Amino acid sequence: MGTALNALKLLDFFSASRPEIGLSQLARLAGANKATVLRHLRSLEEFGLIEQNPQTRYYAIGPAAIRLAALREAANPRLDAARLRMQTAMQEVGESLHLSFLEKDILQTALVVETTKHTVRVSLDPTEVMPLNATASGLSMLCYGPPALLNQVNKGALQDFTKETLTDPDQIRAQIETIRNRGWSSSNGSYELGVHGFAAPIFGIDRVAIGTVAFAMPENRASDDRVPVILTALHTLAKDLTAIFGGQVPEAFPPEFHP
Amino acid sequence: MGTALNALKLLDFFSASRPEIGLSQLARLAGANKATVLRHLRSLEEFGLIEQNPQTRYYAIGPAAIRLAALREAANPRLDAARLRMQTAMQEVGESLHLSFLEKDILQTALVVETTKHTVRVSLDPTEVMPLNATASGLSMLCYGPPALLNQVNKGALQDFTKETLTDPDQIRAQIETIRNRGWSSSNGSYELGVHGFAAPIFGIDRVAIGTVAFAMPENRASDDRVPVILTALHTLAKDLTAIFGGQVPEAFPPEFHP
DNA sequence: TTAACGCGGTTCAAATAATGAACCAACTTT
DNA sequence: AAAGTTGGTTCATTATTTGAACCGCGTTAA
Repeated sequence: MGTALNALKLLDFFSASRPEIGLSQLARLAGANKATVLRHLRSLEEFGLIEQNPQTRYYAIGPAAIRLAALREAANPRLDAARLRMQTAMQEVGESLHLSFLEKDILQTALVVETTKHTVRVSLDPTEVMPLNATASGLSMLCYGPPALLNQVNKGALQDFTKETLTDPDQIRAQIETIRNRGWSSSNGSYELGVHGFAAPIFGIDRVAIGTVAFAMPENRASDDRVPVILTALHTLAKDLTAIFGGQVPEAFPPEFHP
Repeated sequence: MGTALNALKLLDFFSASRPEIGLSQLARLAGANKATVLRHLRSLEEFGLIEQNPQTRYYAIGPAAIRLAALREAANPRLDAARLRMQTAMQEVGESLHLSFLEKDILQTALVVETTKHTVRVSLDPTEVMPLNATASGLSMLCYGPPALLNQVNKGALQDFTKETLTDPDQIRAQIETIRNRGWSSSNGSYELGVHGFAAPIFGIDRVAIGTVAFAMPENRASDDRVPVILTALHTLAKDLTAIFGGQVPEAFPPEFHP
């Protein structure tokens, strides 16, 4: 129910790895009739959210996406402020970091600031979705975000990325408990081997996490002597970003991060 | 005809100057029933293209816009290449420049590169739409873009911005003829007083302009001795951008720009 | 204090628009 | 040349969208 929504959902089949889709293929992916898909594509195309390559006749995301994104940013320059704050944090710590927000029930990367201090760096696709069970950000969100997120864990539909990935619901719940005491979360190779992450929540007005901010680095640079520096930077960063996005840190949240 | 399209069209009522809209106001703007508008907004909200401020209950463009824009950029990094090319042009000439594309029948700014060489600079809103009759870019597009654009001129629905703005269809058509001989267009205070612009077309595969690139500067820096530098930079820039966007320059296009 | 008005949001019969099986024509592959 | 693609079209059937009236709430005016 909701023709407009069904049309929009077609856009979700496009991804960085599948940027162009043909009519029949899209109909197959969406499990819908070709005629229906075609009409939806035409509507989206008329608005500019879809464009068709006249040579290949394949469809792709259109220019209106850029226009709308610019509009949102113009209306709401919080992301710019966040970028600036994250850049100073990057200067302090010397590692890449990324900011993610909860959209519906997925954690979507919104901003990536790459380190300029090291040539070996973690390079993140800004299009990427953070799996809740396999990243420091995801665990942080499970701990401080809407409780309903835990249903995904309980249902056990957790994807496996590396041999380190947490997929056992009990293990994850245990992990969440330690995070609740510490305030910060970490992951070591659970999404990508050799990558170490440290994350903290960003809270909304209702003191529920709306997003996360995380440092990501090659594991050899996550040595014990670096961790305190990372954690203190992460703590003030999380507080500042919470403020930028108009949120409030819960009373119970640790006033400092300790290893 | 096209529920999805009608829903999407609601997004067009949002702008940099009107970033938030209430339900009743939007219904009024769209000339539609409140119930209809509400259901459309709900669909857009579920997809994430709209979000509602829970305090004020106003609606605004949602986070999915960012996601889709990132997707398009990931699939199609031509804009990045264009940005780089424009940055070198900015270094050469020392003035701000902007890139616009024709979307349907409006000329939409896609990229702005501001000069780092002067503290007095023309600062352009990247959300802005270039009026066809009042900017160098617009005139260039009228000259080299789809002939159907001239209908807007002939209909005479041309907005007036300053005392220099061209609104007489005959004057505009004359101006277009001189542009066709020179290849480049200019404007002096016709959109904003004191701002001088120089524009050239970017062509598509069918040798029809799909966009424009333009330098914009305070009029005192558009002195006669600077114009040749600007024009030669503009010419190679237009050629290069045409190549980046996969287009072809028409045979008849001037091989050089002269004052 | 009351009345009028605006707001966001809901309801349900009536009207309209979406749907999908079958079909084309043009290409590729077998 | 036959079988399977592809993108796209058609039209009777179907199901969704539509909008006038309505609700409850908060603000403003009398």
